[in-house]
Amino acid sequence: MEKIYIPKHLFNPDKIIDSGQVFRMHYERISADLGWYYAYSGNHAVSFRHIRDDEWNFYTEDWEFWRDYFDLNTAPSTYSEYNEKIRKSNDQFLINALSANSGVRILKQDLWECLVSFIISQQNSIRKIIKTVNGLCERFGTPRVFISDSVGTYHLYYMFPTPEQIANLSLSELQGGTMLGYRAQYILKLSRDIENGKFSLDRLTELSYEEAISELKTIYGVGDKVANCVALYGLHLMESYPIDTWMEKIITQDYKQYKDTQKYMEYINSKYAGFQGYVQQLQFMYKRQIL
DNA sequence: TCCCAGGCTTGGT
DNA sequence: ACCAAGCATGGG
Repeated sequence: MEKIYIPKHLFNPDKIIDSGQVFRMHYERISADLGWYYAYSGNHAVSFRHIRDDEWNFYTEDWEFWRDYFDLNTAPSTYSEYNEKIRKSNDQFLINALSANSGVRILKQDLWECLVSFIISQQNSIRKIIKTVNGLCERFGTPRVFISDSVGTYHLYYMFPTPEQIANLSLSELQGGTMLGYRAQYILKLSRDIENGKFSLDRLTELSYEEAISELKTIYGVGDKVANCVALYGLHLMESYPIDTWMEKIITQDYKQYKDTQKYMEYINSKYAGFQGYVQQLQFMYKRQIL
């Protein structure tokens, strides 16, 4: 068991679950004030719960992974500084977005799972993305157990299918009953390219933001939006700023003064340099909340 | 029945 | 360089 101490305004799992950046994390409520959080990423699993005030208990075999996953190696003061800059920004939409969503953090997910998940996310709804990603794990991933509490309970989960496990399927096997639709061919080709060495996931982790985006966009089925999501949630390149349909609505409805996307991005990149991804995350969540 | 969903590829100007 | 059509599939 691992104990950490961090206030809810700097770490709020409920907000993270609602953030749209993750599709295999959920809360299991037991009673009014008792419940467990579960999260899975790649072949890793964790359960954790809020004890009191700032205290949290985590159960996992891979604490190193999960501490990094929840961005807990980043000093708490870092998010405090982001929030302070936002509150002093004169950007009322963003300030409102922050007060509605304090405690959300930018995760560092398993890169392979993140890449496949956001290929699935295109032209799709978050509810269906969650069903599809979890369905892929149950159908093609390897089952495993981990000890999920202090009395040694074994908890079953499915690891995310590896590139090898997917590469060995036919297109119809991968497409059948998975709700992947036309995205199945993207995922199959990528799995096979990784298996035969034509594409390297490891190399991605050594690249700058610009290099990572252009490398990701060489993947069949990955464009600017998915590349930015993977750069942000898989590579933790905080200058990433994914623009999807919600962000387009924000730009035209809530930031009209910037006329076009390019002028708007100049504003974002200059005012929030180094944490654009966090700003985007808050805006994205808030726009969906006020609908 | 029509429209949309954390878009991308393709083929036309 | 820009633009529209087509794309699988489930849900409103």
